[in-house]
Amino acid sequence: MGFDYQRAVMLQRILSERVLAELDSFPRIDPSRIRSVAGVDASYRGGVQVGSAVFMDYRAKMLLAYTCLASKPPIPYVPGLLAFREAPVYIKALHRLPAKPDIILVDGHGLSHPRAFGIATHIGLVLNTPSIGVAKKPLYGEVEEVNGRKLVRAHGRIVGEVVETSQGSEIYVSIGYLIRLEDAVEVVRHLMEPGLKLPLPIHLADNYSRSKCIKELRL
DNA sequence: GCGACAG
DNA sequence: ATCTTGTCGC
Repeated sequence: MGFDYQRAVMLQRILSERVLAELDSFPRIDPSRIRSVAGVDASYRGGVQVGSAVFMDYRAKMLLAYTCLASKPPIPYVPGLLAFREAPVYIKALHRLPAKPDIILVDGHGLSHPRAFGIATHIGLVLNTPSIGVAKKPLYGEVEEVNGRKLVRAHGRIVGEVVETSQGSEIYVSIGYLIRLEDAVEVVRHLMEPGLKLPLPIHLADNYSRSKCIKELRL
């Protein structure tokens, strides 16, 4: 019933090496070509996790579909290894969507992680899809102010940015996979709503996994 | 040894 | 993340 911490850490190191090598060649994204976006989140009830994914029209910011499923958490929560606990259920939920999203927003960090392999990066790599990490609290990296922007430096690169919410609080946006920081921040800003701390897709995924899905799954 | 530590 | 009532404040 245990899991191999050292192996998990080793895997993150090996895979992050590949990602960091590709980092500078991640393509720029033309915002006018983004059609859809997905958001994922999870909640827990009685030792069972409920993962949900929402699928939205990017420009209209309209909900097109959502999925959710209950599952037994593979491992307990361990800081730095969140992906080994939550990525599997997210990936299953994403596969149940009617179409593959152009970009995936994940509740957590991407490259602003101790080994440059947070859950957003993990999911992006597995699905070979552009992904963005959006976290409510900092995890790793130093914040430096540049031209009034709070950039996050980790592993010698600028991998994230602290973005202010309409309510004055802050969220931590980071590169997941196959996307540049400037584009990631633009996407997140586009999807933020007045009064909401998190961008719409993650906010909705959070809501569904905590309320509607739990009822539908009779938990 | 001590404190920190996404969700 | 989750366990949890009333209460302070806009």
